[in-house]
Formats: sequence, structure tokens, C-alpha cells
Amino acid sequence: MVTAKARTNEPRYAQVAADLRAAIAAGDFGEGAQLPTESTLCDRYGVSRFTVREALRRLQSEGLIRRRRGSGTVVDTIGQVLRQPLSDVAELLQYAAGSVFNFDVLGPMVMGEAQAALLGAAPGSRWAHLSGIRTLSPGGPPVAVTDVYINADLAGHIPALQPGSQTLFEQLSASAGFQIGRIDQDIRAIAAGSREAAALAISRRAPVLQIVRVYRDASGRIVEISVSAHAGDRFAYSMHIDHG
Amino acid sequence: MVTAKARTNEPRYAQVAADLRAAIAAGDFGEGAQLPTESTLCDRYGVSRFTVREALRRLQSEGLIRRRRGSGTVVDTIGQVLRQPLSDVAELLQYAAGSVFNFDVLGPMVMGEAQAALLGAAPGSRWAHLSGIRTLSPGGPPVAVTDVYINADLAGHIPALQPGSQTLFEQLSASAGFQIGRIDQDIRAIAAGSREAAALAISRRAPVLQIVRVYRDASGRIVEISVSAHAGDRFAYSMHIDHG
DNA sequence: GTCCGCAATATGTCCGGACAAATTGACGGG
DNA sequence: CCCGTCAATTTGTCCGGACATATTGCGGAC
Repeated sequence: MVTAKARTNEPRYAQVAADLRAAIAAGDFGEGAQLPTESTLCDRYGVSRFTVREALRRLQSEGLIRRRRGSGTVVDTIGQVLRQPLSDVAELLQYAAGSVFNFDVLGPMVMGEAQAALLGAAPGSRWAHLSGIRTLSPGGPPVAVTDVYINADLAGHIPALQPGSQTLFEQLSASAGFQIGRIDQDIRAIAAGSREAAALAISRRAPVLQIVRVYRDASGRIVEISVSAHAGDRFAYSMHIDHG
Repeated sequence: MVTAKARTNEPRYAQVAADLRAAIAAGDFGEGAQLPTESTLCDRYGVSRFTVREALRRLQSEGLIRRRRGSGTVVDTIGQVLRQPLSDVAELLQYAAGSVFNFDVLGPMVMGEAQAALLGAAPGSRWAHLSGIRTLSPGGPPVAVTDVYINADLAGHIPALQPGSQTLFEQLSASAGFQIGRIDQDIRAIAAGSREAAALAISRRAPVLQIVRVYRDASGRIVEISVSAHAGDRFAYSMHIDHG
């Protein structure tokens, strides 16, 4: 038993995972980067194979290790390179920086059937509807037109929202004091409708990139939904995954 | 027992997951989209709780369902398009769950001026050209058409490439033994050309989602470039991030 | 020396059981 | 009617065991 772990109420697999994570970072597994077998880890930490596998599953989902039946578990260098960007929520919101967002508050609304199915919200739920346009610089050509739906419970915080480079969600989080639980983002290609065509100065049926984001707090409640339409020839969603 | 499963050597949790995935897409869980409890699913499929939980774990990692202790499991999805999951970094290099990728090797080619500008490669550089189609199931409707360009230096490893659960890039990395330095990914909306229209069975000028990925090794050499075109109404690029 | 086959090894799949912790709704007291 | 308590429900954690399947290396046949 190497554990030496305190009596935290953290699950045991999390403690094992943390210990292995530190060992990997310290290079304790040497050149081949071969980890001990599951049964060895069971003995070492004094836990069952279930707990060891759950810990290894976490590390694998983080991209730290690679496992192969019959062969063993090794440190995965590819995963280390990719780890940082996707574990950082700020990275997801990164594209907002450097552009300017101006919006109008359109007032309260109730989610209809079709809209609810598209956005993943409950039909009949109540929201505050905002509409805005994002530009690269003040007065510049429009890059995207965005509809924002904010949970009616948070309507009191809407007057405090300010246009600028900070996202509405960041302002809401700070103002209302909730904790972020999960962000879902869907990107698809659709044909421009009349609204997008007019706002972006493109022709109808032109391809636009639609980004739907659903923000949830820690309890799973949907805090905000945003639907952005970007002109296909003026915008590319770009992810750069760097080493170092 | 609802299984009706065949004598496939597919794991049971995968069969359960596939069945639940289809049921979710068909809307079998009604208004609240509340799934049966784990023990109910155990009885229904005649499997242990381990198998049910493994199946639900897959669906959760795909972003299809949301689970809360004490509360239950609910459908958490928008529409029934194929979603490329990005819940963790390991999945960035994985194929979309439940889809099939087949490709042909078209032979060597030299990068032209216009293409080089679009893809970020050097004009006049030499590549091996592969072309593939991704479907939801063998013989099913096409979801995406993909062009892959592999550095001519690695042409010797191409005959060993196989369609299956691993990406071409993963196979190349293991076969040639290089380390990844950087991945760039651009996502944009474009209008379908004649090639995409024919391959995806859609009309010309229909919106398609184009994903361009550039893989570099540690020394900065471009190893592989892939250009995928996804039918706008059949595919959404989806990512979700659990925070804590 | 080379190649084939086998056995040892390691992870994957699956079972049954047990208890813990969070949620929800019903019940009862104020 | 409001609110706190409690019990039932449901998912999370954890155990021990069993067999399946992919990989690897060893030794024997040639």
C-alpha cells in the first residue's frame, strides 16, 4: 500500500488517478513509459480491479495513457499534446475575444415546440430573448448574427449586461454567482433564411455556419442558449492545438 | 428480454447502447425524455447492471443523455443528426460512434497553387491522395465525403492502412513512429460542388460543413491533411465540456 | 537460423452483490 | 398553507470472481 492518502471523501479511484497522474508527470515510468499492470496496481494501492480500472479510464479519457488488450498500458505522448485546450472552458469561448458584440433586449418569450426541439430546451419554458450582431471592429461589417435566450430566473441580471468583448455568459456567471456545469456546442451548416440574409448582407440560401451553445450550471439547469449564424465565406471556426 | 441480438461478437453493452440510441432517436421515451432506471434496463435486456452502465456510459460520453444521482437519466440531445463527440481529448482522434469509413487509394499527386493556399501546404509538394466516404451503417446513406493527403515520405505505410475503428492518422503514427507536434482544424460552411453533391446525394449549392485538418509532427512537417464535407442536415459537429 | 504453435500475460467483458450518497415526494406538525 | 423530516428511489462507488480475447515471447520442429 502506497496510498498515504488522507481520509478525504474523494472516491478512491480519483485518488489513484491523481497519484498515477503525478507519477506520469514526474516520469516515474521511465523510457518505455510502461505502466504497471492492473493487478499490480491493485496490490500497490490495496483496492479492487474495479477501482484501478476506473482510475485508468479517467487517465485514458484525458488522453494521458493508451491501453491495448494483451499488451499493457503506456503513457501516450499524443494525448499530452492535446490535453490542455479541450479541458479549458475558456478555450471554447476564445473566439469571442477580439470581436465586438452589440445586442438589443427583445423581452420575455416562451419556447415553442419547434424551437424547443432545435435548442434542447423544455417546450413552454420561459426565457428572455436578446438579439445581437457581432463585428470584428466597431462599425465594421457583420460577422455573425446571434439570438440569445437567458433563463427567465436570471432576468433580473439582464439590465447589468454590457456590450463589449466579454461574453454574456461570463457576465451572467459573475453577476448571478452560479457555477458552470457543462457547455454543449453544436456546429452545423444550414442555408441562410431571410433574417440571416438581411443581417449578414448575403443572399438567401447561401451557406451559413450555425453554432448553438447550451450553457448549464452545476445542477444541470440551462442558464443560457445562444444561436449564432456566421456567413460561410467570412468565417471559419478554427482550432489550433499546439505543443507547449 | 427485447434484445433480438444476433450471434455477433459485438459486446453486449454495445448492442444495448445501439438499441437505446435508436430508441432515443425514435423518441420512444416521450415528453420528459426520461429513460428507464438501470434495474429496469437490466430486466428488459436480461443483462447485469455492469453491462447497462457501460452502455449508458457510452451514450453519456456521446452527449446523448444526462445522468444525476438520485434523479435518473434523461435524453439530452438536439435532433437526430450524427454528432461527433468531443467530450474528451481521446475522442478527437476517434471516428464518430456507429459510423463506417471506407476509402480508396487514388495514387500520388502534386499540390497545385490554389489547393496549396486552401490547405496550407507548399505548392509543388508531393502527396498520396486517398478518398473515402463515411456512412451511418454499411450500405446506409452517406454522411461525409473525405479527401486525405498523406505526405509522400510516408507512402510506404499506406498499404497497411485499414478501415476500422482507428483513424488513418493514428495508424500512420503507430506505423511510422513519429510524434505529433500540432493539429490545426478549420470548420466552415460552404456550398456543395458537383463532387460533394454527387457523393452525398444532395443538390448542388446545398450547405455542407467542411472540416479541414492539418496534422504536423514534432519537427513541423505536415504529415497528413484531411478535408471532409458533411451534409448539413445530417451532421453536426458537437462538443461538450464537463466542468468539475 | 527460421518459422510455427503454444503458453503466459494483460486488458476487455460480464456477473452478482453490497453499501453510499443525492434526489424526490409523501407525510405530518406548526 | 408552509416547512421540516423521513423513506423510497436512483445513480455512484466498490468488491470478488469468472471467462474471453489480443499480444508477446519462448521453445521446438524443420
